[in-house]
Amino acid sequence: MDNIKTGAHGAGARKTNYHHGDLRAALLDAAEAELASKGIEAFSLRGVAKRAGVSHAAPAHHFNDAQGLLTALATIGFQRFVDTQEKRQRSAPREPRAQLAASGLGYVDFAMANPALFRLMFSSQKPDKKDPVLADASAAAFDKLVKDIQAIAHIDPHTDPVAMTDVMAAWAIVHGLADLLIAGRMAFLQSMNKPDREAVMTDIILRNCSSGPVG
Amino acid sequence: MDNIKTGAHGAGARKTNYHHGDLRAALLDAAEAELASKGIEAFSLRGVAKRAGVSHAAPAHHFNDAQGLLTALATIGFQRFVDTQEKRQRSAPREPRAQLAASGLGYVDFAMANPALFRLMFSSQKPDKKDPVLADASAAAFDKLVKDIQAIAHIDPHTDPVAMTDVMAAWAIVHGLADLLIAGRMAFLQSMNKPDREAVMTDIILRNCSSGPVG
DNA sequence: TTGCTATCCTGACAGTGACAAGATGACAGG
DNA sequence: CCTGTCATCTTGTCACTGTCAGGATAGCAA
Repeated sequence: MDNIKTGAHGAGARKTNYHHGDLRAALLDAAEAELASKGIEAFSLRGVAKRAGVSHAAPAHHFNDAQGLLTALATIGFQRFVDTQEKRQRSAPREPRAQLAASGLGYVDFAMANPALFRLMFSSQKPDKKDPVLADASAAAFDKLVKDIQAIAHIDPHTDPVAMTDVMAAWAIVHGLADLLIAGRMAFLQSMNKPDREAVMTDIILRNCSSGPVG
Repeated sequence: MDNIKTGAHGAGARKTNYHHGDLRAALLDAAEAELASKGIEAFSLRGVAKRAGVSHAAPAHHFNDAQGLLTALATIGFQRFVDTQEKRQRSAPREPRAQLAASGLGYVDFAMANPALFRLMFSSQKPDKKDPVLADASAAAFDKLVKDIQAIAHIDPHTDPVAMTDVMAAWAIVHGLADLLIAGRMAFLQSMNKPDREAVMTDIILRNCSSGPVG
């Protein structure tokens, strides 16, 4: 394991059908494509194998079963999830509240760009949440939110219930927005253009911070 | 259709295997039980038929296919969903903000009591959202939220963007809380006893109303 | 009694995930 | 160069799924 050659698989690496070269990474890519096109409820392990141009039983040698594959995919999802938020934050004012808003907009960005993957990460029972690698990745995403709030409240939410309540509120807001948007249930927001929508969402996110030096 | 004898099916109504008497309602009950025990991702139409003590092809005569059954079940879910919220509101102070909070707590109550059904209603692609009966039921649930906000803002959110923003915020908050709670991702809230948890959630819900006569 | 029809069953089909067993090729030791 | 070893991948099979076709049953009206 851990032989993920960082996406450099594919053309040039294999000559025959056997010993693909980097089938594990290819399967993860194929699984993501399968997830994006079929949705999580019509996801098929055999479809993934077909996408990777490999027999239906090949994935079992790299991931034990479908749960193993989806657990690995969810792990990658959480890493990219945090990346999307941080990328948003880098192009935002270096001010705690603006940073929190940017993180929240990144949260929604990720969900809208990868709705099925988002559902796999947050709403599905298929990934093994007790898998240590996945648990670490999702915990890292949560820790990031905690730190964003801490930067505003100047108190560690882990020790201050009021600050932790802010964390819960901020999380619930952005998660609710994301989940309802990808469900197509927020016509009011979806009918707006992106800048307006983000302005409204920023407003909604920031009204939730009860503590800290409110401007 | 429409021959739902309001749950009075079962013992006493049938004598042979044929002409169950109220198989449609029995199948809906069985489907809900199947959903609650297996979860939405392991839901099986044949399992529903087995629960109802009927052949695997019997459901097709009352609901065309699995989507038909799940659409009907989601419709019932939305009706009970609104009922749960209104029940909460009846035992709450007759004051707009308290009523909104009660509605939100009912929202979360329903999700925690029927997690798989909640997911079917909000996160699943299986029900046919274009089905007019289901669309009406889910629209009624949304209208209820709109009216709860209208009672606070004294403005119709349909004509006032600021009030509609309050609707989006309130919805996102309670939906995010509900979804994250049934996903088991809010350890902070789940570790609390029910009164404390509801106090925190009430606080979170009510800090979102920007408009109206704030006390 | 004779149809008629809604209701329910049996049987079959392709598709699914998981498992067993065989085929292939890379690679190390002689 | 040859041989054995082993991870990798394939083929074949199983039980299970949803859907469809066709047959069986019973209520009911004429």
